[in-house]
Amino acid sequence: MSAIEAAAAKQGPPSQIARPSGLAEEVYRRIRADIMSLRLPPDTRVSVDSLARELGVSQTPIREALSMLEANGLVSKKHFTGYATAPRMDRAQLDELFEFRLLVEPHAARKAAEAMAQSDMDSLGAVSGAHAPSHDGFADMDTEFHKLIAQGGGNHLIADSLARLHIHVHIFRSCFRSEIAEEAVHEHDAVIKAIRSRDGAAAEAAMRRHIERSYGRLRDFIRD
Amino acid sequence: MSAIEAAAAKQGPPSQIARPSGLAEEVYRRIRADIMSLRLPPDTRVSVDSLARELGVSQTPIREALSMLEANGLVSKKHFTGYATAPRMDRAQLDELFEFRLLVEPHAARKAAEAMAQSDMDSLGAVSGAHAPSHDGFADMDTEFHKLIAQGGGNHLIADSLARLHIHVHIFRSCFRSEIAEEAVHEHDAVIKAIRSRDGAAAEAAMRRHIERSYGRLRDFIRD
DNA sequence: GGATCAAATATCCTATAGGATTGCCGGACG
DNA sequence: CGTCCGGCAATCCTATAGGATATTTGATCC
Repeated sequence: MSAIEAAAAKQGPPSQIARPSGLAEEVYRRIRADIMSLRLPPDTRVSVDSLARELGVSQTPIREALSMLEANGLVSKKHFTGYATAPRMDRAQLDELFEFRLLVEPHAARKAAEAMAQSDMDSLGAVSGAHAPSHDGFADMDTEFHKLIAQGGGNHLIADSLARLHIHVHIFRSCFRSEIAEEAVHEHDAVIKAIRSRDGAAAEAAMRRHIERSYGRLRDFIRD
Repeated sequence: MSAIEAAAAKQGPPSQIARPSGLAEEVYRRIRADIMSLRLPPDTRVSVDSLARELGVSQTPIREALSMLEANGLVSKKHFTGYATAPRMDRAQLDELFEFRLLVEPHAARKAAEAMAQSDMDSLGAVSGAHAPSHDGFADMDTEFHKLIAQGGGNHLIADSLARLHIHVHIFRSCFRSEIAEEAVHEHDAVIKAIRSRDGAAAEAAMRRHIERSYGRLRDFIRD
């Protein structure tokens, strides 16, 4: 028995340890994480050579990862000039993003209240805690909260769309080192409570109010 | 004839890529068109080598194009096995797709009725004509119809999401060589009429009914 | 001092060769 | 007859070299 098999057998389902999903995927996640942590700030040029040297891999997986990031709107490519991280959202983009969220996410919350699996329901209770000391801690909790609800609706398209947009919200919020909003935690709890009691209408309303409030908090940072 | 065209002609058939302005983008559109025209049917393996030889370009732009297609859900990659076009939608995916459209597209129609530019309004009248003899002609008209309305709402995120999903609808419909639905043209006209008279509520209702009917027509082809 | 043009640099884009890994096919063995 | 095992083919992944282009820099001229 190889070491990998032993580790997999020890951890149970081997779907997480044995991940031969390809090097490009790994590079993709790494660069995406660097963008989300502002290690690569918005509107910053990223060169294929530098990344290849820094990550110790060839140029090919770097190119594939950057192409996927481009398709997801996190970087842009200019011919014969190179890649650059997407510029920070302006007012118009923020408006569009929240119009979309306000349209989709309350619906997802309603469906989650009606059809969410019990296991996800338990996980949802785990992110309800008020223990979110650091900024990154709150951000991760917020990401998990919205991801669970989006997935709870059972529609992969909705979940993927919201996850893709949430990355941009995360970057925007990190740019301004936004204070941890105590209100947001309470709004989250209201949504969770409605979902746990299987009240679709209440969940939809609570989620709508949460997004509207969140929009108001973020909009203050921009004056374009 | 330019030097580039001469070199291309010397190397093989004229179906090659000759424009040196973003080769990966060009390859991306070519492969996407091949998928939409069923020249590459669903669940078909596509190899980097074959495409490189067929299009007369190197492997690198092929890889970039396939990575973008993978990010858009049109192909999938298995490690050390190769790329393959996405399998045909099953019942569950069709349900999810139309749930999403039903959620987003009527809203887009309402906003289009309220805010669409006059130039796009004129273009919208152009696709209203009953002259859609061929199957491809109707498909193009349908694509243009939904694209104009999605863009008319003024929200790029909504427009992009709907465009991405519409590709899958197009593939699904092409798979079954669906007859041209006379009803669809009438439903389109109803939406257009509501938008031209700037009646947001009527446009939203007409679009909702159109999508529901369209869903019913497509659902008949699947019995999983 | 400001503007213009040309050379230099950095980067991307392409092409080709070679190593590594997976899935498949045919034959041997129980 | 079923199962296991080893070679074969296909494919991906990496590395390197060379051509093409945009950006920058510096010198020159007005």
